Amino acid sequence: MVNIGDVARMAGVSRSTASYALSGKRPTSPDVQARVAAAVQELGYTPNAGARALATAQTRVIGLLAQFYEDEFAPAMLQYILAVSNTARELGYDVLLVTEESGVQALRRITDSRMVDGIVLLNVAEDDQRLPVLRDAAQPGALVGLPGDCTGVDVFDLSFEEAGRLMVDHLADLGHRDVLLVSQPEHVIERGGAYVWRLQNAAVAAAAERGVRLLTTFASTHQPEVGAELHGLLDAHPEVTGLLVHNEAAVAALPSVMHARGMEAPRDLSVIGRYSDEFARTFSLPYSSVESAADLLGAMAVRHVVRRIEVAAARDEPYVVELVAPRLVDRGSTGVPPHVVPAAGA
Amino acid sequence: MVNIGDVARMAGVSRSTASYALSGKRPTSPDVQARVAAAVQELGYTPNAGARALATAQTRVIGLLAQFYEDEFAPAMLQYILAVSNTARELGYDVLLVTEESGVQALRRITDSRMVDGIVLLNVAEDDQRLPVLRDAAQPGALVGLPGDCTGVDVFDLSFEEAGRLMVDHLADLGHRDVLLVSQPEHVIERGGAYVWRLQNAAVAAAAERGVRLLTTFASTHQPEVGAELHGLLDAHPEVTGLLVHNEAAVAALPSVMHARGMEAPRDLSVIGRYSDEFARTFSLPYSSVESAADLLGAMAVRHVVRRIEVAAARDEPYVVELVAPRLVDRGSTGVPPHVVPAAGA
DNA sequence: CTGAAAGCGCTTACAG
DNA sequence: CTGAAAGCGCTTACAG
Repeated sequence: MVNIGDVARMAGVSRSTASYALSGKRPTSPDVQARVAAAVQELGYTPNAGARALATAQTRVIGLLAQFYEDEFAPAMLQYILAVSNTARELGYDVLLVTEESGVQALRRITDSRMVDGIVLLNVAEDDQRLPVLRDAAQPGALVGLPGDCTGVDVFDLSFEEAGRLMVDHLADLGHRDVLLVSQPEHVIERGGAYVWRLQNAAVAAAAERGVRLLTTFASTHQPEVGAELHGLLDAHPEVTGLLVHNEAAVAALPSVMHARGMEAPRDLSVIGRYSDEFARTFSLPYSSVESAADLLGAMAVRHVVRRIEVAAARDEPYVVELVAPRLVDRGSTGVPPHVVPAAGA
Repeated sequence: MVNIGDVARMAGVSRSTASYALSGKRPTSPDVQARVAAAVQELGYTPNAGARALATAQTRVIGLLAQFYEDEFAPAMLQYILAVSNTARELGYDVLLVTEESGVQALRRITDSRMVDGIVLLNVAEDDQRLPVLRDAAQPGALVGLPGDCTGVDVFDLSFEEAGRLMVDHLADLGHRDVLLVSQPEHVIERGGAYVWRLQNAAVAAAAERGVRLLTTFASTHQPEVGAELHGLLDAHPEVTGLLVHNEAAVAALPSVMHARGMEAPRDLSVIGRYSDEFARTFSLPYSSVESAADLLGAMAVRHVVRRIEVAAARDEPYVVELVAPRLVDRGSTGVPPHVVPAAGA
């Protein structure tokens, strides 16, 4: 393959001059610049990434660790991945995607071997095992997702607390007094998926303040289980006039379930989901929802990592924890509650 | 950072011996092996990937080019990405993910700079602009998707021809004589999405053979358009007793549409989709379908690329084009047609 | 403004 | 079985 020596020879300059002419890190005469450019063009020269990485200790690659759990909603993850990839490219970085189950070993491997200049972690758990590794790494890291300990990394996440409040307040304002919150499977919580309980706890607190009876429960993330569960819940709680769904699969199943029961939103039930606008458009979801903000969060994480990589002064700036305020996208699926049914218990 | 010189010093051997002890490419005494291993452990040594790549001309990274079009179904792409990523890791490779719109420049960049040892292209178009670049590249490449010209690359795809036949035959066997095929948006075809017309043409041919009247049409990939279009189609063609859907968004919208019309599958309409089992499970889709085989295709592509990378003799083996036979997953959404309605025309 | 040389951290013939 | 040395292709002080 053609290397910088070939370019230098053809341009009639030294290798260092060719290098400087290309990088612009040292002034070069217009004549030299033209000859080097011509040689590059003629020979089809592209710098060898490995050699450059070795010489500069920079790879211009960002490591992206995404974990896919059987019981979580994979397509949602895709939006974060795309946001990270696209933002990285805008900033001149490529993305090394790691989807291994045990992100721990993979993370150590790509940081220790210096394959990447920085790291973005997706789907971060409360007590994420990857965090100690990331803190030890020489490269800066940013998370999408809020762990228990944010030391040594930049953290970005939706404010699930505000999301929980927002959903309850919205229904309370409309006059609902019996509301059901359907969350991700309990197993997600056990694994440390803090966003589930963060939203739920905030919703519970808001409900208490607003005098709303809030039932909380979990649902599966696959059919046919989730459809059956929704039927069971609506059977068991006829008094419920408002439904909050923090579970994409449940949201996807809900239209069928409601149709089967002859129910319409908001006539018979006010519904608010928590999912992305993209998801709603693709999957025909007619419910108002709190937007995931995947694009924004992914972009923020990358920008902060790149800043710490490139701006020497930024290396030692204090780490940030930014919780993005949720936005409710109104699709008209909420309204005043229907005629009140006598509460079945509670 | 600790390098192999540090390891060698601590183990009391030369750098070459340390290297050989680690790689096993030359016999080393058990004593040396133990001392080197201990030093590696003690110092936490990991080889520098850039240096190794420079020395060996191998990066152990595979480039994965995925294109996301506004009018295609992004979650389907995720399954291919995961299949490629997981298979690559099994074989000891990392994945550089490129999601740029113009894959052409990106492909040239990562191949010319030797960032990758091989390439997998997803979502390949009939006249894919990335193919000339890939053929020129020094690295081997595999495609998921069938282009017009398969020269110089290994090609893997679902046999959309057999899929089209299979769908029509299945309904014809049940006695259906009026069938509607809803495909991806026409724009996908214009862009060179050959799978659309490959399935459609085969379906048309099979229908002619079987004496089935097959209407073919396109639908959008987003709401609310696609729902309205389905209603319009079912309004316009009451004679249709079988529906074939080669469009994930349409499939996702169909349960609502059918419920709204008081229709049930297979009672009023026999339905076969073309999507993955994973998609069906996640999105509550009750229709029999021809499986996408994303896992299989992604894995095949990676295995073939890696083989050409690693097995010198494989470099010059003839290129392959493998079309995987489709598999119909029966979810009970097809049956004998209901009482025949007089055909409205055609 | 330009060149000769060292160095990044590996691997691998070449010698013994 | 082991070591000294060259080389992979860059970048960047050091000299002029």
